[in-house]
Amino acid sequence: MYSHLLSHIRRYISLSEEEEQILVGHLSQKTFRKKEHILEFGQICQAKYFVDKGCLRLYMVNETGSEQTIHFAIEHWWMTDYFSFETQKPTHFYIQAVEDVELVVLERNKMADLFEKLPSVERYFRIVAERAYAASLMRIQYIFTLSGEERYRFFSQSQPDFVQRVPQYMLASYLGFTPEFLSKIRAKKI
Amino acid sequence: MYSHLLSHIRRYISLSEEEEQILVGHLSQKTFRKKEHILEFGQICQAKYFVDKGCLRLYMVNETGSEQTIHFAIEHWWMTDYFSFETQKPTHFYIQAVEDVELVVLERNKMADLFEKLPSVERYFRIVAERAYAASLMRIQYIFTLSGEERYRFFSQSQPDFVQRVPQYMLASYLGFTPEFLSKIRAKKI
DNA sequence: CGCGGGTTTGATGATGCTCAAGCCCGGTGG
DNA sequence: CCACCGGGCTTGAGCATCATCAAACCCGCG
Repeated sequence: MYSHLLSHIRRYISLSEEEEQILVGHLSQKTFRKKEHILEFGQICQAKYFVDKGCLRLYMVNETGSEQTIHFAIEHWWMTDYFSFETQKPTHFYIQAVEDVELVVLERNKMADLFEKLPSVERYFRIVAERAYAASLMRIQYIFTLSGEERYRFFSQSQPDFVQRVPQYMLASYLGFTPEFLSKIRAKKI
Repeated sequence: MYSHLLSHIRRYISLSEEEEQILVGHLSQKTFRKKEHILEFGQICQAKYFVDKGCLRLYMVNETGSEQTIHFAIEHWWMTDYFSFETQKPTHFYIQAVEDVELVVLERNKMADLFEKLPSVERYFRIVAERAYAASLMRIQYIFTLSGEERYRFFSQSQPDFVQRVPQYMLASYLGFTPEFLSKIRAKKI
């Protein structure tokens, strides 16, 4: 049931059988259909979501009305709007199911109690956040040192299966260029 | 002595007088002169650094031999290479003093004991990491939706004092363009 | 006082955007 | 089962943004 999450957690901390039960008691599950929204602009983010199956994306709509995909979360990644979650202010983002998804949900109002009982789970989330931050800095690195085309080739080489899973317009905006440009890159590939 | 750090910590968690003493017992201080390196390529990062006074930058050298500034840390920001720190693998980065700096140092080998004694300090670092991650995603957002010139104007408006403190070539690479281009933007301003 | 790192300025050209038109294909209703 | 949407993808022309290279300049520091 929660086996993927538990094995992910075991990579960073160790919990006894009973502790795992306590943890599981603080979790719940949800599913969403493709294109459904988990979080919408103006709402206050109340949970962290662990992707058990499927794919989520975090995006925002800019002044010109076009969608900017900021982040994807596939299996075994956490997704939330950390800013809204932490400050309890309305979010500027949308979180949407790219495919049908099965999520493990940790509600904010259960977090304090969970961390009280299991401080090592807070360590797990500290490490997850630090790694996500490190990955994000690497991404900025790639954005600045590689051209759009290089970025696409690098990304599709390191995630060959993933580039097939998402619509081109989402991938293009995630990589920082237009769908038209991605189309031209792919055409050249021949 | 550690007053800036302590008041920063108090924004997120509360510690008793004695707990603050325990915390301080796990910290140390270091100063570096402008242009000195705190961390260099190939080393393994062994500490987190809190900037008490001055300015640090995290940068890397890309294949063409030019420096890419990835991040700055000014007063009351933490700086480390989270990836090297966490995995204990050699870093790809450099951390350098942009100005003379006074740092508060938390050594990795004192961290486990500290978090054992004061779990709420681990909460503080979780929140710091989550906020840093959120800020990093916002930065990616700006990189993609604003042009280079817009990015500079936005940044210098939100950090008017800071843009004066760092050499232009560092700021340019932080913002994702060349020093020549920054020079031209500034010339236009008249 | 001269050296050298950093900045300025200008010419040229690549990268990737915008806009517009056409196409492809999967889903929906008749 | 077919017709017809309509969203997403493709293709092309023209253009804005910004990089590259080179030369001159400025100024703080030894």
